[in-house]
Amino acid sequence: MTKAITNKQRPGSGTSRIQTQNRQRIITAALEVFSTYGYRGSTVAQIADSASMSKANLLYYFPTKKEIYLSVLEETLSEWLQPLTQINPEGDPADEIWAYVKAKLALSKSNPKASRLFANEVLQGAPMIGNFLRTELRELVSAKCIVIQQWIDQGKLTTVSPMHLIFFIWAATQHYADFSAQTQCLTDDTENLFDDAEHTLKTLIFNGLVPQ
Amino acid sequence: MTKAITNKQRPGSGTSRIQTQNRQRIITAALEVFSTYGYRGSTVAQIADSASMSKANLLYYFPTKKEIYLSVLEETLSEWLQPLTQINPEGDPADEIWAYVKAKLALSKSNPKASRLFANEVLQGAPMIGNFLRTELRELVSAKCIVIQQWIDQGKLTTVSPMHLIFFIWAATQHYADFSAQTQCLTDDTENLFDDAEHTLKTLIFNGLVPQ
DNA sequence: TCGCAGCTTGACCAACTGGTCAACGGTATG
DNA sequence: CATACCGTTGACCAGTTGGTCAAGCTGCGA
Repeated sequence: MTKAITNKQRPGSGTSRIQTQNRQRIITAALEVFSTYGYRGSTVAQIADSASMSKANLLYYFPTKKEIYLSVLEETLSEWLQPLTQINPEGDPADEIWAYVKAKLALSKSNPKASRLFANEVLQGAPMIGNFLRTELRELVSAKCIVIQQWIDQGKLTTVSPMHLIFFIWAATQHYADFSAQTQCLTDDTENLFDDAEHTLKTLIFNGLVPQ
Repeated sequence: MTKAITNKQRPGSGTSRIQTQNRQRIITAALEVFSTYGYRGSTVAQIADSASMSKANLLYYFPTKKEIYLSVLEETLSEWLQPLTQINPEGDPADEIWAYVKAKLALSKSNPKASRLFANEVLQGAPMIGNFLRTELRELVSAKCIVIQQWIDQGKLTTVSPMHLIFFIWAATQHYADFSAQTQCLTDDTENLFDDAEHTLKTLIFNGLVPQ
């Protein structure tokens, strides 16, 4: 009678060894499936399969499909946005921007599934993370735009829209993760894909396309 | 007895007024739905609803969901790739590239659903158009890469990988269609979104990011 | 070693999926 | 204005979906 009510239903508060282990297994499997088929195109049976676990057991840890999805998103979001927070207003503008580009490109190479997960979500209208985009992400991006604008005002960067510069960096780097099915089809030298991309991107960003 | 067998089942070969009209209505509705939810995330009932038509009637015109999907893809593909074919080897390199960028950006603005349709398809591994990518698209892109490489060899463009330059243009232009849910959330001035994008892209491509 | 809370699952359910079909409504042609 | 084909649909079907549940199994502290 000491423990009044043991929360039998949701293992949420508990932190047993088996729990944390299985949760991670589910998150990994869910990232695999959701990043490939999007939310609506994925099934919990698929995820359970991919996690080598019965569907019923999976739903013991995450009560609904939506809850799995949100957990994967949350787990992945911070990693994905971290490079942007790293931009240092005190650093050299060109170095900082380039470090950001390289970091994003490295993420696209090391964790393309995370990129595809967001791509699917946003492509379908960001029904789950719309609010996050409108508040937290917007605040972060706005802050970085101010930094970039200051660099422009100091004459250290050419006059561009900071917001659109960020969009271009996102587009150019995530392209290799999101559309890898396409880039793989069109490229011979898939071995050095990311190195070639980095080199071309560097030339474009720092020299432009036309010789002076 | 004159007409031996009237092909009652497939109205494919027929071209009656009602047929062409309804086919177009279905294609339009299907683009709407497929571009939003992807192939697996869409249902024929949704498409029928969007076309203001009973599900049974829709399946009278297109026998399977897959066939609808393929028809929409085919209908949209040619329009989407047309600008690339327009690049003229005899023209001025900078003009030709910039005309291509502008054309792609205009398409992203005028027909973002087409862009999202392909984005969904490729994002999910291009299960339906993989073969097209590996053959026809690859051939087209290879031909244009040769043109760009010649321009580079003539010293009219800086030394970049033509393939990755094309990837960069695709990424930068389609980003505004595919991720509009995001760009809309982050931008204040959505009115001039595409004009600002065009201006920033022009500066980036032709001047680079760092003042000389 | 025992007991029990927590872990696991097969069987099940209602809602939904893509697709079929017989029957009914419209329309162009003679 | 008849009639033969085209167009349209509600009712239906088997398979799949997200989710439930009672019952069995397991790991772990006493």
